[in-house]
Amino acid sequence: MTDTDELLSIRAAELYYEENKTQDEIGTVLRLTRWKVGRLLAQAKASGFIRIEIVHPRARRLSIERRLRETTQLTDAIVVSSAGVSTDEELQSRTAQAAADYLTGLRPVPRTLGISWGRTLHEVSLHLAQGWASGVNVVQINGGVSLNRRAGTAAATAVTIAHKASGAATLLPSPAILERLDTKTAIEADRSVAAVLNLGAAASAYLFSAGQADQNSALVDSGYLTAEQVAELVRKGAVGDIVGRYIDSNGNIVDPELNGRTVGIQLEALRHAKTAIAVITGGSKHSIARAVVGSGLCTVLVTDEDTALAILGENA
Amino acid sequence: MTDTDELLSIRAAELYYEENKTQDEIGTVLRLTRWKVGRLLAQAKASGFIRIEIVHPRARRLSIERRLRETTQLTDAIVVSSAGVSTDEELQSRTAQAAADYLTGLRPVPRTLGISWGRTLHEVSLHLAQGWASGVNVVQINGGVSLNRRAGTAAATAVTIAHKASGAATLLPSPAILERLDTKTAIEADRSVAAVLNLGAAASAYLFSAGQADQNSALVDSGYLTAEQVAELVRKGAVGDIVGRYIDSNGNIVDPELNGRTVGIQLEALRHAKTAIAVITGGSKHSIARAVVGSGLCTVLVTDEDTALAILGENA
DNA sequence: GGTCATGTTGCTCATCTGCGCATTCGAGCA
DNA sequence: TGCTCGAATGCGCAGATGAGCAACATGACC
Repeated sequence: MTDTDELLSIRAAELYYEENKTQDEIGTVLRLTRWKVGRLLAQAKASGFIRIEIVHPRARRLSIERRLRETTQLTDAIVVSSAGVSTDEELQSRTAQAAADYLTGLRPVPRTLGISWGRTLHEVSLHLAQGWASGVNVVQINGGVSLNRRAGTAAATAVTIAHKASGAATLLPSPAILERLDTKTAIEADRSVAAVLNLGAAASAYLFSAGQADQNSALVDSGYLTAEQVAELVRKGAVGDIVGRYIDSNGNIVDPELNGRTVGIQLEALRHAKTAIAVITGGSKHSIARAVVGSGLCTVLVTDEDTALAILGENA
Repeated sequence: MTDTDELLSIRAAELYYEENKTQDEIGTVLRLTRWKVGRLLAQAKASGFIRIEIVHPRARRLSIERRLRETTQLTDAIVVSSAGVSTDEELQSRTAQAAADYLTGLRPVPRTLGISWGRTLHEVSLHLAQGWASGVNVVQINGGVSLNRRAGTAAATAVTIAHKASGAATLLPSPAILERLDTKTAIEADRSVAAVLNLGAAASAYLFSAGQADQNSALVDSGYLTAEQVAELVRKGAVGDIVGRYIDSNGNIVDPELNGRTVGIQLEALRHAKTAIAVITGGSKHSIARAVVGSGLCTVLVTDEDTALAILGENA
């Protein structure tokens, strides 16, 4: 009996959704009353047989966003749909676009925006429209002078975001990580660096990404750390880094000594910020995303569907 | 302008389909009139941004079936959905189920059903319900005594279908292909074989599958042909076989000599039959499916979504 | 500036659809 | 057999929706 009904509900759904016939017409074809048809369709939906996807680069998953807001301390969450996405690049592009959109719509418009650097942030900067805001000053919040070609990218990211908002960019003239603690202390004490750090610590909003803890990390790529050092960090529980600082799944600093040699604002500044927007996407960043959200390092998360589900614990 | 509208239509679609809000509510949220929202949703659908799939083993693609009926000579077409299918086995099972369903609902109920043999047909026999009809006699229409363990399967298929319909099965006691023409002529002349062939030629309906022309063909597997012989047939234009007879993309016999040594009803019998149901599924059978449908070898086709689209020429 | 063609907007109305309630059906049981 | 109760069914109604239409804006061209 239930078996027959299930089959009927599929037939009804085909006629309703594919052939868009009216419930009454379907009733005539299947020799049922239109009320029965309505109930069969409701049943089909309830059983999850009907899958509706919005296939578009700008599509979002509102239901997942809502669940994220409800089950975490996030004040806002943006989850881009991964429907119809085949490559990782495409997903990154979608997420960056969403971050740019969010930033554009952000109210109040931040006077000073603190940003990190990396591939993700760079892509966000490219997706921002010219004139996305007016008079937003951008300040780097972690060491941005890298040891290779990425240097240009880091600076370009800040400059682009500022330029498109008719604002000024303030770069942090320091390496991300120094080899010796006293060098780091010295550079931090330097007026030009200290001023930027103070500006960063007082920013009205933050926009940053996260790096996964493996040999593909941007910090390894930039030459600040070796693959072995990262492996050692993983052994100590690291899941990834935020503004250059490696944290474990609870959001705690993994290696205080290394952290001491890292130049940039403290994680506490992010934790207490009114607006801290994290942009994290990709399968390799599920753990770090979970850590960031779980330990309150951001107030807003922009991410993709799969990462969001991982944070909600809905796919192992 | 159109760009903004497109984005709005996506936002509207999210609220409508994911959050199932009413168009009026969406209007309030997005500051639009409800008519505008309705138009945006219509636009989103028309642009193909909204994808509705029915995820169920018994789901069919009615729109594709209709197009098949319209653009070919088929009197009926059954196309199973491949939504949510991960393995080829699953697709074969779905198609076999659909064929069993179609056979069960076939009117008038055939008094005599001519069948071929093979993996597909066997699976159809398993999916038929006990008592799917009453008093249907089954007759094999091509050589069924194979050279190895498949023999049992071929016979079992016929017997199962007949048994479940309280009918009798008539087996064709002959190899599919003989090595010498005169042996074939002799065996065909034998009363026991001739009687079965006559019965088959007079069947009120046919149910058969098709084999692709490669080394995985059932005829190779059964030992009737070698991989080399099949390769040679392909060189001559063969795309697959129907009841043991290899045809090219126009539905013509590829090798008359080989065809002369093949035991079973002629293709003409299928072409002139009132009801000839072909069950063809899987990526490797797109060409043979196209040939069968294109050359009028069946009146009814049971297949999967991808094969159907290939026949319609909608995916290269 | 005037005129026309085109596309957009707001609206009415007929239709479609989901919800709540009364009725009926049918299995289980005395 | 007759009874009881829960589930399935049929239905009225109000809210939601799509089609068609008139008014209006827009912009091209004379």
